[in-house]
Amino acid sequence: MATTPEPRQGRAASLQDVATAAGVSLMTVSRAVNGRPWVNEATRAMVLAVAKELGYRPSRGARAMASGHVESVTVLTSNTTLYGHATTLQGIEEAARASGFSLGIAVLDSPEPAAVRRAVERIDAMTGVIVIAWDLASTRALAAMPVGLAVAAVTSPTRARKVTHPSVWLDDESAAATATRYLLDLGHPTVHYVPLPEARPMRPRELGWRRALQARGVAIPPPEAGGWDAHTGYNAGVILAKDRGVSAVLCGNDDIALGVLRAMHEAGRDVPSNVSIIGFDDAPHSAFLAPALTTVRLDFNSLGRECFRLLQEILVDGGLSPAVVISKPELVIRESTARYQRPRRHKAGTPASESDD
Amino acid sequence: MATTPEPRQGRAASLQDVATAAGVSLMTVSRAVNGRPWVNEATRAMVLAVAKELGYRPSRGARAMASGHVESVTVLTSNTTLYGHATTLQGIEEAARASGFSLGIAVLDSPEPAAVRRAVERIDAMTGVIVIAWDLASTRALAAMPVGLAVAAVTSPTRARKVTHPSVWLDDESAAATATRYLLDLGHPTVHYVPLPEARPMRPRELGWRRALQARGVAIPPPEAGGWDAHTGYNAGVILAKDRGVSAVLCGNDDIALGVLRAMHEAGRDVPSNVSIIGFDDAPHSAFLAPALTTVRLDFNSLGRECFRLLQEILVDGGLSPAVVISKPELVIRESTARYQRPRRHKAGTPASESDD
DNA sequence: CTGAAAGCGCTTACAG
DNA sequence: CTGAAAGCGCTTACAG
Repeated sequence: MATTPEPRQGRAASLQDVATAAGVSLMTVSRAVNGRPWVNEATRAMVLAVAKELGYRPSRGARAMASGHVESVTVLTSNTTLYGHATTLQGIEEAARASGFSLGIAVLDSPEPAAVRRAVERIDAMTGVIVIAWDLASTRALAAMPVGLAVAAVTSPTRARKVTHPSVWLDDESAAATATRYLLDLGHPTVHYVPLPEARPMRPRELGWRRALQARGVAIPPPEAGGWDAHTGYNAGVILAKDRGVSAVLCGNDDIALGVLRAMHEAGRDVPSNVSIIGFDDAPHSAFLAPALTTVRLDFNSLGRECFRLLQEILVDGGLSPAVVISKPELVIRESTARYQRPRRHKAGTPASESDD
Repeated sequence: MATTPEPRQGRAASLQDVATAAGVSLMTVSRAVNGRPWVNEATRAMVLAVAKELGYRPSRGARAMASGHVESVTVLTSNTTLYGHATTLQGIEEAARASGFSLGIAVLDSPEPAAVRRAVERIDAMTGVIVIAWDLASTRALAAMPVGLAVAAVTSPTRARKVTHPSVWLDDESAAATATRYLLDLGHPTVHYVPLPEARPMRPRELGWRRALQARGVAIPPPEAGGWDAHTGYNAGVILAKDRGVSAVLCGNDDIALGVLRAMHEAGRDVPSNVSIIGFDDAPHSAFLAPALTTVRLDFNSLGRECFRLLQEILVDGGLSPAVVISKPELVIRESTARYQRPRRHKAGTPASESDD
């Protein structure tokens, strides 16, 4: 191995390469590029120039290994594109970048125990991890996280569930209750619900809905089959649209609400004069729908940021404080909800008012 | 430092820890955990058991450093949540995972040269990189990538631009032309356009639109101010809605189209009977809008996957083949487009047909 | 202000 | 089938 000043073929210049090219020791280069004190300014400038010329870039892996400090987060999640997931990820990314951390993503493709185990095993030893535990696969992954690894979680609250790791969550249980009560106060006899495919033991939105109905002594309709996307919502909507008794629908998220909206539209059931619909999330498109969607605004970005803070604390204190942060959702009232009106009596001038069931 | 069999506090077990605990050499453990041949099966089983008990997890950084093989991609992008970006990222992630690569994300927060330089400098030395170069910041980042780093790009085609790195792209120029022609064939006198905020030298969608109009000898209206989101589209839509001469609008993406749709709705201009609208992307919600959006379907997931393949080739061949892949978009006709009708003559039975300009 | 030594967790040859 | 040696790129002490 020749230690010529020329950068070696195919491999980036190392600290040593810069050192020999600059005619100083490796240590001086290290201090110079890291902005440490006790380096002659002239030397520093010279070293930096050489480093630049050689295209030197530090190896974060080597640095982490040598120093023992982890400056990297990896996010373990089942999905990266759904609104809530993507926005939480974005919040984590912003906070991580601000702290000089690098960001890794590991996605879980199956809730199957062996698959979850494999995914967990693939996580690097030298990184902090945040798991977005909103479904079965990720909940299992969280439970399978080995001790000794710094981990924080974005989860869902459920009184029954024990908090095993420092966690953040949105209080969607009370948000669902608020939304349900809002619909009830509008005079609707009851509120139907189309759920998310959450992990069995943790369906806070469904719980909030159920409790609000219970508290008012109102009949609780069986939830339709749920999912994450508009398609699921559409399928549920087609069923709900056939039932003239359905006047208000709470949806597990805005995508589901969009599908329900479409199904109602196709069935000639006007929203909001015939049926009121509330979503969950306040996704970017919701305000632009016609009718604009009434929904529960959730601050996923802050959720992600807070979770990163938690992780960072673990990394410095050694994780002694299993703290927990709760963020408050907010009901955004737009055009998809209205006061209850008896079936068969349509408002004059309402478009698309012909029924077809 | 005591080398007791107990895992050290705060630090994950290393190969060495497992070795001493198992009473074998480090090398045997290495071979065992990596599934290499030439290890006694009984020994292997024993070592694996100890490794599991100690919660051993390999350090990818150390492995990469020692072997010289990079098994990590980092994606450099300006955004992670917009549909096209998120889906491309998803494609990269899937391909990377299938190949055993870990995935890192680095986001560019500003097109300002110093900020771009800083972002590029932060990229690890031991990783392949994919840059999603769809805007100014990322285009600059691509240009600033130091030699010696393995990089592939997701870009836009422009005949004028030189391909500096192995790249993949979607042929949105011809797709835009196809969409424009479709509208013209429907009898529309011309087609208006609301662009994306692409980097100046590379606006293939706008180019395709412009050329299709030119080829038919049709007047080219000045494009409205563009952006990435529904808000931008809404603002443009408000202006377009006031002009009775606007009968067809091509939008830079589906979010913009959604905003235009909403603006038309508020202005009482019915889509598609008064104005036809075409989007770009076929985002998940577009099929569920009312009217369902006619749009150009783009396969971002495959785009991401292909780009990863390219990167992988560079990593093995040393990047000798600056290959290029083109994926074909497809026009999906739904409900937001219709045959041209003279203004002031509204179709009977059309809802929301009152004008208000 | 500068540098030689040891070590982070692993792998690639090279010996047994 | 198993192991001792050297080295990947860096940092933390510790000496000059």
